[in-house]
Amino acid sequence: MYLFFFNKKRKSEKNVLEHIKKCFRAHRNCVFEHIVFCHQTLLYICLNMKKYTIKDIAEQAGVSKGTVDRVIHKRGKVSQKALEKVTRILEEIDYKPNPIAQSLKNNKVYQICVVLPDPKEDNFWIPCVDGVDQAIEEFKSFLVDIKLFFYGPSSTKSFKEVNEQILKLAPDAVLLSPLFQKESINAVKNYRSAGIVVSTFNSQIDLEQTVSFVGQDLYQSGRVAAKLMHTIVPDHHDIVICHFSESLNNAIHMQQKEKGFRDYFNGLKGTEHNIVTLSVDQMNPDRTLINFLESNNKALGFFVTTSKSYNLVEILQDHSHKDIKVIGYDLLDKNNDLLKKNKISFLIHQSPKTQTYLGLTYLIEHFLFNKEIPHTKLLPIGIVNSENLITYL
Amino acid sequence: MYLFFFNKKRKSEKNVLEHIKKCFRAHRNCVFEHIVFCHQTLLYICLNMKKYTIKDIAEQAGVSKGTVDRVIHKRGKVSQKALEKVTRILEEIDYKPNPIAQSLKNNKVYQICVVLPDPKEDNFWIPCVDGVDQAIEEFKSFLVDIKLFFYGPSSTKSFKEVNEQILKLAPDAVLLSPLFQKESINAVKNYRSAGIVVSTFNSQIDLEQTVSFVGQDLYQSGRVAAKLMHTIVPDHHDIVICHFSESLNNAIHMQQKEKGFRDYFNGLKGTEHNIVTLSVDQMNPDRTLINFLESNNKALGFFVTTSKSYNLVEILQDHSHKDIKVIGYDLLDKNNDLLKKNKISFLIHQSPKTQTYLGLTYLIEHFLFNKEIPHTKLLPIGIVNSENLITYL
DNA sequence: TTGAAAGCGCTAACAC
DNA sequence: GTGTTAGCGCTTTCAA
Repeated sequence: MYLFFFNKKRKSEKNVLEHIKKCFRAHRNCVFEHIVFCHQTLLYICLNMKKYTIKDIAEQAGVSKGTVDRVIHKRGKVSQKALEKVTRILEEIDYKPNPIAQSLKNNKVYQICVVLPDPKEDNFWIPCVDGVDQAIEEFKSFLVDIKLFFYGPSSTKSFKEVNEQILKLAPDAVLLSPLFQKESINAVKNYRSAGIVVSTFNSQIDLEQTVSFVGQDLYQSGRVAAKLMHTIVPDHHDIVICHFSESLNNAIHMQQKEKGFRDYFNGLKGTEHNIVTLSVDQMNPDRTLINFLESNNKALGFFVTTSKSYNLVEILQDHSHKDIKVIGYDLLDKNNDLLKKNKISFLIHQSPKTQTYLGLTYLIEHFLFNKEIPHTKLLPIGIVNSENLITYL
Repeated sequence: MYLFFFNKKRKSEKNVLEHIKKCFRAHRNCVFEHIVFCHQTLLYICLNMKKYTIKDIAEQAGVSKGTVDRVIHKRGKVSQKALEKVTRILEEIDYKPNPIAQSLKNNKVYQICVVLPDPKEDNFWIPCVDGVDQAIEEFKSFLVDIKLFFYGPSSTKSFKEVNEQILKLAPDAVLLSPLFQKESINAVKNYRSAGIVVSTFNSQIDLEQTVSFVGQDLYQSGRVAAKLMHTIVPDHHDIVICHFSESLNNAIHMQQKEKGFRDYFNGLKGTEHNIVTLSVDQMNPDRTLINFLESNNKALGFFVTTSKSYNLVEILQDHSHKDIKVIGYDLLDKNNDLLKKNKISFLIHQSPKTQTYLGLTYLIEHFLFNKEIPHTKLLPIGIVNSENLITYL
C-alpha cells in the first residue's frame, strides 16, 4: 500500500488523476485502484500491489515454475541465462512466496517442548503455564504439538533428567527457563548439536546458541524500584534491600536487581538514604528479621528482590511495626491482597504469562509462516499499585 | 497434548506402561508416543493427537470428502444416515479443519482500512501509525492490504468525508478511532449495512455493531492517577484536576478520568485533600493558570487529563513555582523529557501503538485463519516513571 | 443426495 | 539444465 500526498489546490482532480496514472503505468507491481480526496488540502491515492505467484514469474521469464523455484531457493541446476532473467524479475517485483501455500505444502507437525520449574513448588510459575495454555488454545487447529515439562526449582538433577528425556523425544524446538546457569548451558549445547532450536525466557543465559530470549532487564527493574522507593520514603531514613529466596539458584537475579537499586541511589546528587542489604535465612526468616529490626530502628523502606514480599509483610505485621513501605516483585495472590490493603506500596510485574506466550508464538509462527524471531525481547517493567492491578490480571 | 500424573512408586515402570497403553487404545485420536520419567514422584506421559483430515473422516464414515464438507458447513443435501455417521465421528475426534488449507483455498486479498486523526495535528497519534506499520510489515507476504486514512482531529467534516470515501472502496474491514460519538455511530451503521466489519480502538462507542474494541478503561486510569497522587502529595494540600484540550471532542474522556480520580479520593476514610477542577482555556493557557495559582497557593498536585502535561509544566516553570507534582498521560517526547528531569512524576501509558497493532492483527488473523476476535480488549494501565520509561519505547 | 475432480501456490521427485 | 507432474487439505462445481 502506498499513499501519496498532493496539494489539492494545485491541480484539478481530473488532471491529477491522469498524471498519476501515467506515472504508475510503468510500475508493473502497482495496480492503480482508486482515488480518494479528503482532509484539508491532502489528496490520498490508493494503489494496490498485485500479489505475484511463481506462475506469473515463470510466464514473464518464459521458463517453468520449477526453474523459478530452483532460483528462489538457490538449488542450482539453472542456466546462467535463466538465472539472470528470473532474479531480475524477482527483484523488480520484490517477490515474497505465499507463506500459507508453503506451510500447506510442508504439512509437518512441529513439536515444541516447554521446560519450566514446577509451579506447585514455586507459584511464581503458575502464570507461565497459563501462557502456554493460551498459545496451545490459539494454535490448536494448526500443525503444532506443545508439550510441557516441569523440573524441581531447586533440583539440578531433575533439570538434567527432564532435558535428557526431551532430547530423546527429538522435538523441533525447546522453550526453556534456564534457572541453573551451568546445567542450562550444557543442555542447550546438547539440543543444538541435535539440531533442536532453543529459545529461553525469564532468565538470560550468556550463550549465542539460543535463537531468542524473552524476559526483563533485571538491573533496570532494580532502578525502577529504587526510583519508586525514592518517591515514597522521606529523606534520612534507612532503606533495606531484602533477599528472600527459597533456593540459591536465583542469586544472580537478586544481585542484578540490587545493583540497579544501589546504582540509582548512588547516582543522586546528595544521597540522603542509608542503604543496607539483608539476606533472610529461609530456614528462620522471623528470627533474622526481628533481630535486624531491633538493631535498626531507622529502616523505613524494604525492597524485596524476589516474589516473597508477602513473607516479609506477614512477619512485620506480627511485630506491629510503624508505617513501613514495601516494594516487591510479582503478582502472586498473597502479594496482591497485601497491595490492595496498602501493606505493599508497589509490585513490579515481570509478565511471566506474556513471557511464555510470546516465546511460544515466536517459535510457532516461525515454523508455520517463516516469521522472524526477535533475538531479544525485553518486556516493559510494569509498575503495579492497588488501582491498576486489576488491569494486569 | 495430554499429561498424566502418576505416582511413580505405586507401580513398576513396565506395569504403568502396559496400563496406559490399554487405557488409550480405545481413544482413536490419541496415539501413544513416548513415556518420560522425571521430577520426584511424577510420571509424565506424552500422547500425540493424530491430526485428522476430511479424507480420514470420509474413509471412516464410508462417504466422500464432499459429503463430509457438506456436513461440516451445514450446507444440507445430505441423507439422514450419512449426516449422523459423519457428525458422530466429527464430535468423537473433535475435528478442527486445517486453517492453512482453508486459507489457501480461499485465496482472497483482504482489504482493511485504518482511520485515525492526523498525527501531524496531534502527535498523540504518531505511535498508532507505528503500530499499523508493524502489522503491515509482519503480514506483508500474506494476502492482506492495509490502507491508512487520516482525518482532522477537530473536523467532523473531514471525518465524514474520509468514511464516505472508504465506503466507496468497499473494504472487508475498517479499524476506526471514533473520536466523534454521533458521527462515528453513523459511520459504523453505514459500514455495517454494507457488510463491512468494524473494529474500534482508543475511544469506546456504545454500539453493539462493532466486533471489537481495543483500548483502556479511562475511569480506572483516573483512579490509578489518584492513587499515585495520594502516595506523593502530603495531606492538607490541594490537588488540581487540569483539563487541557485542543478540541472539545475528548470531553467524554476527560470526564471519565476525572470521575475515576474523584471517586478514589471520595472512597478514602478521612479525606485530607481538597480537589478542584480547572479547565484551561486553550487560547490563553498561561493567563488562566497564573490567575488560578495566584488565588490558590495550597495547590501542590496537578493531574492533567490529556497528553498536554508538558504544556502545564512549561507554564509553571516560567513562574518558578515551588515543588509541584504533576501526573499526566502519554509518552510524547516533550513529556518524556520532563519525566526524566523529574518535572513530571508519573505518566500513564495508554499503549497507542499496541492498540492499533492488536486491533489490526485481530482482524487479519480472523480473516486468514478464522481466529476469534475478542469483543473487548482492555490493555493494562501502564504507570511510567523516569526509570521504566525506556522499556516502553 | 452423492462422488469425482479441479485448483488455490508452492515444492520436490522424476523424466527428458 | 529444464519442464512436467503429483500432492499438501480444503472447497466448490459439475455430473451422475
